[in-house]
Amino acid sequence: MDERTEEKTPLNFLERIIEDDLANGRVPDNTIVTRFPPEPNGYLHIGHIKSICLNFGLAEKYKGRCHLRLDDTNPEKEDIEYIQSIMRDIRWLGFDWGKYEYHASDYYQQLYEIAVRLIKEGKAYVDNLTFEEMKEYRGTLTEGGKNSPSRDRSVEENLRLFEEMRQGKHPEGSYVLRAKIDMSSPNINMRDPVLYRIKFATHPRTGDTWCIYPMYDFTHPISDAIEGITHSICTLEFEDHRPAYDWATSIDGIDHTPHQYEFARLNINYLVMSKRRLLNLVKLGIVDGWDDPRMPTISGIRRRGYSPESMKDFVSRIGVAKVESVVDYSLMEFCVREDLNKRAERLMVVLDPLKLVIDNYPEGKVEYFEAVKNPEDPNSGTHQIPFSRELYIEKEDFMEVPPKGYHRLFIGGEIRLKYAYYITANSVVKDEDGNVVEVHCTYDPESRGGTTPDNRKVKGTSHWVSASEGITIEARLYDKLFLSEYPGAATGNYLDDLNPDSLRIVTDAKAEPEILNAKVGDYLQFIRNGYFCKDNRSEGLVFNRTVTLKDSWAKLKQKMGV
RNA sequence: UGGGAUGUAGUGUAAUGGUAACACUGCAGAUUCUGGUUCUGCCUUUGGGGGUUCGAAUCCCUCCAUCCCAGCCA
Repeated sequence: MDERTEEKTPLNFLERIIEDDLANGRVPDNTIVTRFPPEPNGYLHIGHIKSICLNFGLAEKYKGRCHLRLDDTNPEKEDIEYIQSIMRDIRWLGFDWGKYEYHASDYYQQLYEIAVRLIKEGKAYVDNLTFEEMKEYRGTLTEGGKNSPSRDRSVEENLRLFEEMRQGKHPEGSYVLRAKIDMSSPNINMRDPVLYRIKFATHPRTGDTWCIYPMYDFTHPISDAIEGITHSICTLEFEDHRPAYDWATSIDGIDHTPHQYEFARLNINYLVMSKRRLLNLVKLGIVDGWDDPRMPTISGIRRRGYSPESMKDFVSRIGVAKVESVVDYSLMEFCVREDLNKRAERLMVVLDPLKLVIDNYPEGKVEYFEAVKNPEDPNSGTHQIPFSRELYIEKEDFMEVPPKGYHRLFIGGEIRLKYAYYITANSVVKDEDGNVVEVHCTYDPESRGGTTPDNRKVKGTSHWVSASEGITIEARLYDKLFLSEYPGAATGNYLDDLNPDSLRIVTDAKAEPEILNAKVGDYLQFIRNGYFCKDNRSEGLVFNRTVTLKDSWAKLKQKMGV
């Protein structure tokens, strides 16, 4: 019995590296420091959640810290609105960077001084090749490049030109500062990478102080070094940049050496996750904005009703590795359903109302039934639901000619109205087109509360809303934005795979009065219809469908071809 | 002979020389005042070929496949 049942949760490769570094005294102060470095050129999306959870999660787990660093080195694309949304989204996930808030632009002066030093040491030079010439001199993937004529420019002239660049004496594109590394390197990133370019753009933070801006390969590693980052985690496409990263952190005078590790970014089928494509959806007006509930942005899924806990659970389930992978959308839905099932208050809401009249129930009478807020949570409490002679049920819950396996209401059939009574349908009223607009039924007073003395069973239980007491609400029924597993795979244009029915708006859904207590941020389940939340941008009673319930009847119907 | 990486069920992730497993999906059934939840069961896996070893997903060789890189983007 002395065998300890020590559950070892398997470590991912990054945790192994960290534990190994820690065990071998390779970490200053034994404190790991990570950073989340978004570029404020768009809204954060689900893919970023993986990175956020990784960086903040690792810091939490190993009692280190995680910096938030806005990687703002390209003023042309970046905006203060994005910075604010990024902060809001990280906080929503429950992470806190405390006082460790940085901006790459904080380092512009230091970066500039390092650049000057490199020039003085003959390790950087000002180049005046045009874009085209630059490309030509760079060589190709299979052939090395050749040295720019500017490579031999004197230190004095380099210094003078760089200073003139800084002073704004040269137009954009006329000069750049390049590192003198190796034009014949098989790694293109090492063929004298550009360190600085001229941009006469107003920076969201530094304004017009600068007209030269440092490039990623120069800024990022040095920012990491300045902040004392120990483990700099990024996505796979930066693997090729690691030599450039190591080059920059080895510059004389930089006394801290962070290391870069790469992991596979998160891909999910049926979703597009690139900022370019998301921006496009916003610009073209295909969606309502960055926080449209169909967007895979953090703001979007928050507005859709996803909980941060469910997303963190999702991220922990998909793991971390170096293999390019595509996660099933269904796993995300599973995670949100699992979480919301435990916490959502149940409400009866009829999305597609059909009038139901109980002929033997007294006119004008209203009685109340007690409903549990959440059967999965014994402490959730109850609320009252008004019942009356005229009710609404879902159109789907009644059929004149029921198919095989139909458990719901039909003429002569008996079902339970949840919490209330058993009813039997007797007749229907139709409009001129032959559509059923009203169902007449009788109820069994003995079945009050949903069970009968003779203990007879019914196959179906329907939710319902009192016609006189019910509240009219708007429900926005969201579905996938794209129909294809890999949007654009077939035609090359992801817009070809847009789902025309990604949003169905119902303006006359009927809800029990309890709906009036719903607040933005509450997690709700409309019984048998799915999880919903109050829209955080609308004034009135507007509810967004987060996700449907699993629906095995729909699946069965489809299989039977009904 | 450009460079860099990666190959485990349909999907994702474990197993780090000792019986290939967990979750999701899918399928079947039980329970149920949500056709939800819960529970039970089933399906399917080490890219190919060699080698080392008593024993290989794991070590070696080789082949194959896939992804990333030629922005003054990040």
